[in-house]
Amino acid sequence: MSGMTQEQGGLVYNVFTTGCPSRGTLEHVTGRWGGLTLGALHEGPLRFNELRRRINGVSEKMLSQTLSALERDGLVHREAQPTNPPRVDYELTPLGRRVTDRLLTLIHCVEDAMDDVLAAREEYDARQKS
Amino acid sequence: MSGMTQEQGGLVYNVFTTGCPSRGTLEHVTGRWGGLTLGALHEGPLRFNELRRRINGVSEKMLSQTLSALERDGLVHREAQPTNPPRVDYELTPLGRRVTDRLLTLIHCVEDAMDDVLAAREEYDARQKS
DNA sequence: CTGTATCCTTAATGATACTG
DNA sequence: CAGTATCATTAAGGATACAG
Repeated sequence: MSGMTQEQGGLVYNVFTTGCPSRGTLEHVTGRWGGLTLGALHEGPLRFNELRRRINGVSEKMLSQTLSALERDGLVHREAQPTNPPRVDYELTPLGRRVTDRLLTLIHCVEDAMDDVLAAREEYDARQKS
Repeated sequence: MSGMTQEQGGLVYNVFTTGCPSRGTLEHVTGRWGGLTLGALHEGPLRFNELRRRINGVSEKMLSQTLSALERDGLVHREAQPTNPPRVDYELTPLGRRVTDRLLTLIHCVEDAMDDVLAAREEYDARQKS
């Protein structure tokens, strides 16, 4: 398979290589809506429309698409009750929780850095004008 | 400013809110090329074309665009020698290193999970067929 | 070598309407 | 409620040429 190397009997995945499947999964996790979806589910299971309200700005279509990708990758579990009206709960799998923990650490790091980031932007923009 | 709350005298940024500037920075960090660029620079300073060769698949245009955004956010420092031919080195700032450390932890977590992810996909696809 | 500018193509997203 | 389908729009990306 492309983008992977063999090493001591185990397959080694490398996101830096085109064609490595890990690149796609990383994109699902860090994509515009993927990350926010995982973050929202970190606090506990949520229904479809609960998620929509939490993730400010996501459309039905994108949320549906995002959830499918995450479910297919084994990061999110989908539990559908066969009731009427239907009720569907989404929750993180153990694997999803591991990934999301790391993702949230990154997110919080970025949020904490924003004062510095905004200051850097002002300086950069000022330098460009001159 | 939109997307931020005030709390005990400090500004609180929240990527889950539309309009919060942290959302943009997170996208620079986790975007298709931003993450790979930061990851490549983690090992040390690199020149423009060295970066291009490292980041398999990136075009001149996207790399240039990505580097500008990261520089503006204060995550990457650009050092241009006024020689001919020109030589430009890019390296992480201390802030960029903090963010990149978290990002690489996430990336490695995803890479390590890929065997499970691929297995989950097969199961998902099999379930869809039936 | 290190980019910028342009054009063009494709992929992502959003709005809307509709189904079970 | 929980989606899917369709269409229109927009944004991202790639190829190429060229400038400093």
